[in-house]
Amino acid sequence: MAKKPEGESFVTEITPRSHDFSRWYLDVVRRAELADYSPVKGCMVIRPYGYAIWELIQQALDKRIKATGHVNAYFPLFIPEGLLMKEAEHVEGFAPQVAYVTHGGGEELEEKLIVRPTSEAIIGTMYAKWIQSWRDLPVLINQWANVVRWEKVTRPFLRTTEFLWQEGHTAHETEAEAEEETLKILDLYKETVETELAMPVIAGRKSESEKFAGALRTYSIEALMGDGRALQAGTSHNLGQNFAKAFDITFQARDKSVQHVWGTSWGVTTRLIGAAIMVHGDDSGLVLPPRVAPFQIVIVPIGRDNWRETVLPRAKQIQDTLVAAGFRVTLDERDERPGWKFSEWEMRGVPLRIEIGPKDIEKFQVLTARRDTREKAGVPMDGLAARVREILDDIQRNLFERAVTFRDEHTQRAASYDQFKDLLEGRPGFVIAPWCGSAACEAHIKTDTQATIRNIPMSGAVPAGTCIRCDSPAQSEAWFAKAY
RNA sequence: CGGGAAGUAGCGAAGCAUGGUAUCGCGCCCGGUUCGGGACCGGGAGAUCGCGGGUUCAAAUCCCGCCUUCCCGACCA
Repeated sequence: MAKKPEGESFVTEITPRSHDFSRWYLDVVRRAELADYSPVKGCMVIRPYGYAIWELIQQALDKRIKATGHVNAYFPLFIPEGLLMKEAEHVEGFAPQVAYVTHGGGEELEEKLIVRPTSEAIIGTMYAKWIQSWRDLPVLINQWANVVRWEKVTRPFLRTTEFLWQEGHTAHETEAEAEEETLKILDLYKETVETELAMPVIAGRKSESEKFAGALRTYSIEALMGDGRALQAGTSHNLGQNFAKAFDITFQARDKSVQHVWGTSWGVTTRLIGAAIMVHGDDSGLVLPPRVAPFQIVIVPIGRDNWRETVLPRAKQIQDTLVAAGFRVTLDERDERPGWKFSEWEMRGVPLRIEIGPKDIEKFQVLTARRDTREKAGVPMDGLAARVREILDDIQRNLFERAVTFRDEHTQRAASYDQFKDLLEGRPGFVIAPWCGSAACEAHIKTDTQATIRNIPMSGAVPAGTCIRCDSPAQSEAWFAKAY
């Protein structure tokens, strides 16, 4: 086997990113065994390796959600059709995407059930029963669940008919508290996604036309994918009193008056897995940030004929040491050649590979190979765990910084509409521009460029000058991009 | 949901025009030689040709319907 040039992919089963990003993404999902198609349109199977990533995201997020005073509960999958109908804007937004259950037990149902596309309706109904007094507030409940939205175009993880998520639903005494909660969660999402998934996001407010059906305001975090398109990575909604009024969620206030609660809802989904693939992955496949990698380390024993006797015991010893130190480690003792294993685990995105062979045993060391930089280095057995900790931390940091650099290099400001259109036509990425706040301009821009307002930065600063498209004074800056 | 393409073994493909019961590469299983970047030799298993109907003595091949996937557009986490 001739040596291939440095950096060239050994993986032939994956379409190069530059050749066809979309194809590349699908290849990675399938080859890394993250997910597979099911017989039902738009419904994927999340395979063990992909699900392990989700579990790590879940754990990281769940810990934070609980640390901020929220508790988990579970509400039903089925919702009587009538309940969804109660909030006018909400129905209008979700009706086209709702799946119905019309029969049960061999008989047609009196009232059709919907399969939840989101749980505001059922949770609001329950909150109306549970909340009586200001002393009952706030209610801070989260649930981990599946939801179903009948999508026309589906892609694994990014948009599927059924998906997994967490949805928080809270009820508060005052508008200010609800807003504070909405923003607190937005910040929590940003911190979690940036820390755990090493994925930089911009936090901001959604425009009226992009906000959640039935919300007062929607905030989002938006990430930039490797092909320069934006992806909404999480949303947090201030529901105002809209759902409280629709579902009659009232409480007796401190001043004895009866008032409607102020609500919020917020969620992130399995889409985050797709985002991580598209932010960090390369032509060799998946690149996982150590904090969400099912295996942070793969140990590959190297050896001649009798490696099982000579090298394997040492490899197992190393595995034990690293597992004891708290790492997620797999030892690949399959009867394959080392080079084959290298490619295999690179494709699956394992952050750090440890090679151990006769030469290393002699020198009382191991050879490490980083997935992110492909850098190889000998590391002495003494203090191995500590060194591995450093390397993994450095990979996590490097992936984040690399993504920030990419994001910044693909974020530009437009001074004129011509330049704006030009920027969106040429290099993909974010374009920041002043906006008058009108839905008409927003729609017009979308028609012209296919780009949408991803969100409006939190600072709330009003830029000088006029809207990028019309002559009205700018009301805010907006981040535009073509989005998934 | 419109426009286009595709579905044959785990993966990638050939066969289809001109109907006669399926071929190749990789992978998989067994044995052996190998092993520091996707090894080699020998033997072997594996396919209701996406699903359902139709035409025919005979259908992967022709006809009709449906399902799924991919790409491009309109809607969405």
